Amino acid sequence: MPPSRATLIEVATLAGTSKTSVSRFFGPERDKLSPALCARIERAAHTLGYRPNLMARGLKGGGSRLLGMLVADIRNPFSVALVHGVEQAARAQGYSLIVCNTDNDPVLEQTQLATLAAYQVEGLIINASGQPEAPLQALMHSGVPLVLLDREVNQLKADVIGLDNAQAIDMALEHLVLQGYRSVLYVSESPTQASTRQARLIRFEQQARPRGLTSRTLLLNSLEPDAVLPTLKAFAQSAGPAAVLCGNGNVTLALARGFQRLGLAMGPVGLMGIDELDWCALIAPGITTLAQPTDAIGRAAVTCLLNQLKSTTPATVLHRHAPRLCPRGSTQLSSFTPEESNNP
Amino acid sequence: MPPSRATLIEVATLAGTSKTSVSRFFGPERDKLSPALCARIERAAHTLGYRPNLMARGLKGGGSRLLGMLVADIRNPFSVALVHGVEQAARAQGYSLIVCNTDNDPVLEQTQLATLAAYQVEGLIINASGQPEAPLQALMHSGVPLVLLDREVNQLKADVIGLDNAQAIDMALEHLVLQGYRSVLYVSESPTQASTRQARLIRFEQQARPRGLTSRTLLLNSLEPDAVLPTLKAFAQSAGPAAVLCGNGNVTLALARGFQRLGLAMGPVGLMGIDELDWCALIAPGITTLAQPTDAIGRAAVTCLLNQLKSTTPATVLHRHAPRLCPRGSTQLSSFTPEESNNP
DNA sequence: CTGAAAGCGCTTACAG
DNA sequence: CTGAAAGCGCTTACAG
Repeated sequence: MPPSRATLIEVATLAGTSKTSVSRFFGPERDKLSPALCARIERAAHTLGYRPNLMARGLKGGGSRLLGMLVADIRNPFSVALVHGVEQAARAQGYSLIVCNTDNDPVLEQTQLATLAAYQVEGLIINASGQPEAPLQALMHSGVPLVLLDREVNQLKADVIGLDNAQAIDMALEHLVLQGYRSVLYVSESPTQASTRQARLIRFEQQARPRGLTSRTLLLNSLEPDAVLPTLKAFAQSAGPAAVLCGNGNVTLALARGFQRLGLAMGPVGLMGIDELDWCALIAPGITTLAQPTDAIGRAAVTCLLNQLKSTTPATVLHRHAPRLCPRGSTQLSSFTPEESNNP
Repeated sequence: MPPSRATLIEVATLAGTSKTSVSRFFGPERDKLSPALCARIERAAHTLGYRPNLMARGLKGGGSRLLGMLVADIRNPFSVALVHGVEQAARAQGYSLIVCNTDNDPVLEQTQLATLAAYQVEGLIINASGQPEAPLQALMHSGVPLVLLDREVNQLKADVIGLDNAQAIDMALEHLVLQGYRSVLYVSESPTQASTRQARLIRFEQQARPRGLTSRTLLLNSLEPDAVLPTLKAFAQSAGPAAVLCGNGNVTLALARGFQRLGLAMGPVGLMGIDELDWCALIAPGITTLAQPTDAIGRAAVTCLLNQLKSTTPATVLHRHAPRLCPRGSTQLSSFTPEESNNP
């Protein structure tokens, strides 16, 4: 009993009908078939183990039922969480997902984009690693629906779905002020290529002072612990209660290492990060984070894309999602330590 | 300038030649074309921004150039690392990868398998979540090359690529003995569905006693910290230097939480895990692990698959890979703590 | 409700 | 070295 290799014709023959009817049976026009015919086709298809060849269907107007997703760094838990959300939402709508990783390499990104296009994906969800304006512009121009995930691309007039970065920074600052910190060091990876990093950095620089905070900024070219040590050391000795705010999960990891290297106690020197990770609740006394609603963001991206595809009664899609504060011991000045503060 | 939408015919027309020649230009028979013709086609294709439609090629004998990968749990860093290795290797060979996640759900697994088949993948790399014998048997029977990754499937006579589980357990036990531990608690998720878990568990039960260790075993149905607390508490009070060995990364996380809840010091009570994670070096005094060579495993899987596809001079492929020991403070009985013991 | 026919974009014998 | 033709497995007007 061959599984997927039976063909439309074989089913038609066995069922004593035409290709057309069998095709209809597996498409949206099944209701135009008489119950009797349906039953015959059903049986024939079943005994043959027939499954439509989606590549053939895609070729002839039926649509490939494929969505493409480009991910900047698949080994980043945040990206994986997005992939997971997108994949679930896509499947729920009858689409499959082909995911291409670019390892943050703009050259590879171009290649992967071309590959995705070559497979005739019906839509694209792009978490850009560089600024692939030209290829994306070309794709849009050729009619491929497209949404940007988490990161914008210069000049590209497309929907962007992701965290509300301004709100995230505001929430972080507010939390730190409330906890009694008076000076904040913001640490970010190099913001050159990633719009998200820029947005957070800029907002930080705008908002820190108005809230009465002394602010400093550290831009990292490397995530090696050594890269943060000098600045962190100096900062920890600065006057007044001081806290470090990390621009994303990678940075939080680098700084947790830094704290450890220097033997700094978290809390007395505050530590807070954007992105929630497995181990943030684990490292004593728990690292305070801003969790991103990755599933919601992924779902929104798919909805947004499908809106473009169907172009009927576009559902409203939330573009800027609010983070969720997970307060823990690392932003408590007092030495009181909860036994294990998980999420609130 | 439409990017991918130009067709073979348009290129042929512009170049003043036939479809056949253009097709040859983009296939393996390019050398059968005169330099002059090549040049013309090259130019035409370039100005049109032509890229072959891979779905059409796949339809007609050319091969889809697609590999399918089924992953049991895409949010598990270990699985992601495998995906990463597989994707790289596939790309290096000119294949693209379509990844389907099953979230450890055997029902979803069947669906995803069907989807993969429907897209005419040329080969399948399966990290099974259940025991999808029947569908896999059918696929193999219908000629789709297939390799199993990390986990076996009952009765299925296919190549399995993954960790050398016996060696891993042996290495762990040897390390623990050397460090002076005398009794070991092995903790595993429920081994019912996953061959890997079974293999490790069985090996542990065989090898612990011969090495002079008192052994105990704990099977987890839940990864909630509460699930481990009673056993862990009792075990920690047992006579003689005692260590916990975790069957995979999830379990290591659960136990690290358990240690924290109970206020147990790592080292005096040993903790060791299979699978290396970001934070293992971070949690003081560092958790000793056995790192899996995920890239090598991924590459091996692709090589193995492609061997089947090409069936020419099959390269030798390593099926059982050795882990790498990352010794840290969590398996040091003496209270001496290195400042941050990363990998050796 | 059902089917014959044309065609999607490509590849591959088969001739020249 | 080059091309005309048939066909991959499907869908979709167009007729009946």
